[in-house]
Amino acid sequence: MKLAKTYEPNAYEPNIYAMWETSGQFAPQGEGEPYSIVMPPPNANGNLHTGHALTVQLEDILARFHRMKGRDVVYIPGADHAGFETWVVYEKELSRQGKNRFDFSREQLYSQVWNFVEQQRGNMELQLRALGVSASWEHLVFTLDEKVIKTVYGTFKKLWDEGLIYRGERIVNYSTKYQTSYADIEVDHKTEKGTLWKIAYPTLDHIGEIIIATTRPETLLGDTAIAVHPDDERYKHLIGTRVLLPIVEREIPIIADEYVDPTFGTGAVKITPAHDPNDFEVGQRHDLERIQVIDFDGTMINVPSQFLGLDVPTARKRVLAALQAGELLRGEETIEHSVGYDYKSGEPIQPLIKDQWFLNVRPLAERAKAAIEEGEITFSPASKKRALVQYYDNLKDWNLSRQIPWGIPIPMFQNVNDPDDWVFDERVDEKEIVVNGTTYRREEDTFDTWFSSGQWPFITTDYLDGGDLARFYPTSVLETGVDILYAWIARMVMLGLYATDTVPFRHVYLHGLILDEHGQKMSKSKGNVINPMEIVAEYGSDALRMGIIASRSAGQNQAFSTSKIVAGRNFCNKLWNIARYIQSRTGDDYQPQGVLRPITTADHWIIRQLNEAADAIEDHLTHYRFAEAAETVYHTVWNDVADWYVEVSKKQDNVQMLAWVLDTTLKLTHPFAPFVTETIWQTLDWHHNLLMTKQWPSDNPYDEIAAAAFERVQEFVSEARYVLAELPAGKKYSILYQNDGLIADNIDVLTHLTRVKEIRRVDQPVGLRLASSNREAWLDVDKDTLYEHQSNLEKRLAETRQQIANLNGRLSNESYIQKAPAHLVEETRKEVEQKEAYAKRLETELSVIED
RNA sequence: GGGCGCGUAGCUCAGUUGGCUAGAGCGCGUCAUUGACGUUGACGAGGUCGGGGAUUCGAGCUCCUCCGCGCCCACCA
Repeated sequence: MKLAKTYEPNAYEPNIYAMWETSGQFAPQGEGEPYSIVMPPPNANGNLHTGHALTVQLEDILARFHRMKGRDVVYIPGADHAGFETWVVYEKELSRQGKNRFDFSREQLYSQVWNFVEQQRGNMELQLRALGVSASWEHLVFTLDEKVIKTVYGTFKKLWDEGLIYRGERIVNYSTKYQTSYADIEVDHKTEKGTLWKIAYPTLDHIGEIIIATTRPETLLGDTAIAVHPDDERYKHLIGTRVLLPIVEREIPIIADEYVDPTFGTGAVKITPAHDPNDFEVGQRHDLERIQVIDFDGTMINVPSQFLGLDVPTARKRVLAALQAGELLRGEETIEHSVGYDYKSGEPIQPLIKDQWFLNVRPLAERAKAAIEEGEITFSPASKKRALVQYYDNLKDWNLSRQIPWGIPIPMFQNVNDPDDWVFDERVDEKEIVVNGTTYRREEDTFDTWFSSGQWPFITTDYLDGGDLARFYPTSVLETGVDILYAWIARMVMLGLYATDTVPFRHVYLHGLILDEHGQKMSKSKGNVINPMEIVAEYGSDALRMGIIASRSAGQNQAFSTSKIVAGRNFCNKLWNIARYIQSRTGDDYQPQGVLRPITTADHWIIRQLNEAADAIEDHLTHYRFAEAAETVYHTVWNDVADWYVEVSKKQDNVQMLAWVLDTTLKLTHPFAPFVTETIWQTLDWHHNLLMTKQWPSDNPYDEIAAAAFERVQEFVSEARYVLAELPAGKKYSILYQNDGLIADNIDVLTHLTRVKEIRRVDQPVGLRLASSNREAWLDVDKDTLYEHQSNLEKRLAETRQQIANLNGRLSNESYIQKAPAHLVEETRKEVEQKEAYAKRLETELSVIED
């Protein structure tokens, strides 16, 4: 006996992984049709969460399966510098040291963060190994690798040369806490209750006042106009006149603009071009001055001295107080409105004006949309195709600039004498460069990380350079969380098509969020985060894999379930013990023999079951039905192999078949439980190589008549067990049979499976007939037990008669006969015949008892 | 304002193009057990598939409507 009684995953997993990795088999082998998956790169200095675990385990199932199907597989791992996220962590570190970003140059900060990341790098990669991913480590790409930057610059230059990049002063989403701008998609809009204040502005050319409504009174200090709708009768006469801006006492005009909704608030809007996107546009149309009153650090500037330097909430209070004092407040109401927050920190976002680099997305979005509509990429769940198309329809220009040092520098330089003169240059390590005698100064901003990760598939495969992995582009499938459909998938499709003229992947599989056990979103603040490494430590990597994909469907948020992990662990143990048993039968010196030789009906049956399972699993995986594939594995192994075949084998020896069944079972299970299957495989004397390199099982010949005969054995066993369970407990019964070949041929097996005392031939019917499976068999019960059982028989007879009536009802329906497919009608007829025969047997049996 | 999803067994959820008696894991009940496994085995109970209507020979699945949840997108001051 080579295997311990229970499977202890921790004792084997690290060694098995090392064996795989050193074998070189994770790398593509150069034979077969390419199959490729690029891993969404986890944060290089972070820890994996359950979402990562799900991602890589789904991907690894595909990678391992397709490798076994003979494809040339590459699964490319990655590590993300996670620009903003890492920066936030590092800035906290700086403030702990009593410093901030302004104490250092960009170069200094960059190298400091690099060291900071370097210290903790590798954690994540170890964790990926613990999850068993068969990734080609030699091809790992870090998002700040030279080749990444080179490709990103190439794409940027192409965009710049083709006029799709522009620099513009726009209202951007700005985090005053982190002092960087964001893309629209990084702003988390929350609908909340707020106060709408009504404020009177005294009119200068008429006696009176005009009342505006605002939720942000502090921005009043930067107002440069009041706007009304041109057709609004209430205000028509005031258009073109002036009002006095309260507190500041500046004269501003009343203008007319279609943008104003006369039904909202008072129908008059204060215009602050520097702090509201709509006002900005109004300001452009009317050539209004832009006065910035909130600085990039979130404090007030360009305002009367009593407000100078205040933060926004304080300024708001003071402004309201000043208005109150001036008796200019005309009431307030509570309204629901949308407020923007930083998606990461939850801090409020300020709309501020900033010069930024923008990508004109329209041409890219149109092309991506067309490709998706034409089905060049398929989606699981399919509904996301439409969602993505709609997203492209509404997409606005993309702000690529970030004011954080931890990222890829934007390779642009500005003429020191002409602010509008910019040149592209990759010498980003130099603060100033000279081009044609003119000095240019470096842009200090870095790229939005999605701009570089949006190019990930063709970067990692070296497609543009025609590198070794270029044949793997476009990749076969991209698996990630549904939450980054827009941020990442949408960008990859746009940039992939733009840079390579082909879609970056053929299929997108999106999983939903993993919620905690109670269906709540996991978050650090709630303290309900599940650490996948703890699950691996407690239950094993395979258990996590089986448990986490069970009953999980594409795109749906679903709760984490420990009971499913436990089920996964128990499954591994079951497999382990199947192996233990079979090894005890094969002995140590078993040698595999050439052609498979099924002898018993069970042999033929199990070949058929495993053939069918292999086909079903393949079909499920081809359609990305992971949970169903895993369920097929689970039940084939547990029910067919363990509960039936192994049990029968205890009475019908066929060592060659047992060894083959074990081999095949391990192969079918391997993508879903790689560690335990490989561990077992390595203990089998008749194998001298890795399970992960074996071919997926192909169909083996078997005899259908024999397989069907075994099914009749199963039916009989089931009935015997069912009836025996109803009989008084604690008593051993015997099965008696009369002239029944199936029973006569399987006496040992049947005795074992039904756990009866014995099975004996009789001449006369006696006792309780096992009528359901249509065998000439009886249980030797005494008269009292027999009468007790009578009511059960009657109940079953009544049920059967009801079923027959239902079926006959269907058959007597003319429309059913005419319209339903012929085979269904035929099946219904057959079913009626069977039920009637069964009812007849029950009746006979009852009449015997009554006699 | 626009869009998407969910509601199926006590719990967590599957259910592919409409077609045998609607499934799984866990939980629950009864029983069993020495040629692997108690992380076991056998048997069972438990569902008017959120309500109502429509289409169809046939609906958990299609359509309409209502109820209850959740999510995404969007610059309403």
